[in-house]
Amino acid sequence: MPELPEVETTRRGIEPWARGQTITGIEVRNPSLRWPVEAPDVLLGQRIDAVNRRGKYLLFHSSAGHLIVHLGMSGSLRVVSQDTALLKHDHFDLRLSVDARQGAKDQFLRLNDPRRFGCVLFHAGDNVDDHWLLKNLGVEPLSNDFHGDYLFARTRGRKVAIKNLIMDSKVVVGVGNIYAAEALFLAGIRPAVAAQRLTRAAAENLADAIKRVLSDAIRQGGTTLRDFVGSDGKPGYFKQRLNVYGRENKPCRVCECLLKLKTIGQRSSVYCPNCQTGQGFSPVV
DNA sequence: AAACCTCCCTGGGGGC
DNA sequence: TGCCCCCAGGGAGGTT
Repeated sequence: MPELPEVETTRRGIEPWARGQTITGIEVRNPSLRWPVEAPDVLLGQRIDAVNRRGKYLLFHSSAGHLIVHLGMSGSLRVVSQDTALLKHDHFDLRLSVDARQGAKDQFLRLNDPRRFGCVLFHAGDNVDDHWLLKNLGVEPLSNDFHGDYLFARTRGRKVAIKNLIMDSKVVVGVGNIYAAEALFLAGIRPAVAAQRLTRAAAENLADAIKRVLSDAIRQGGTTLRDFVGSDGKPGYFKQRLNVYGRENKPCRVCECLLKLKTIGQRSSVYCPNCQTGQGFSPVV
């Protein structure tokens, strides 16, 4: 389930290798992802200048345009060689070469996505942020634009559950179901509480918790970077120590009372009824 | 505008 | 053991 930390870990694994390489081939084995795959021939011969991330979108920049890749919920990218056997659900390849280097073998950036919720789209304009998928996105959670004051302001007048609000990509990008639940636990806030009921202090705690849980996960992801390049296995997504997600009816790691499960906005949400009082006091974990 | 619902897809797990 | 059903997930797009 790639959330922002997994996408960033993927980016860091691929970027140093892909930057400066030339696209020498495009293979679309299954064009029916979330939207029909867009990978026009104008990309052939183009050099990849950089690999960036916006929310959960990976952006491959070239002077001819930008390739926008989303991993959906089951997607992964890996770097393989010519003779690497195809796996089921290997839908898309970008063939890359360090052309001039003697004896260099072409390699492939290969997208695997069993559930096909991901996408590969192309943006021809100069500024990829103008793309319809990106232009309305909210702030990056790990940037200086995201802080308690910003979150507090965005919660004013909003009756929606705070968990839904922090998962709203128009407010802040990259916070999925797992990290939303974990951040609310760290901040001591009940997931179903109306966003507008948060105090400024609670919003401060929550913004800090979101930054903490995401950056901790990225830090752990760093240990598996080697798995993204030169491996024919799946990227080894790190195992986060989860406090609440998937732990309903198990004892809270802080107070040992049983964690509760509640469906909020069609998403399962686990919380500790004792630690998460809605007041925003942080349990020490 | 905000809130709420539906849909896309497949693999994995639980129940029988 | 095998089958069926249900669930998980991001996020666009529709409806209220």
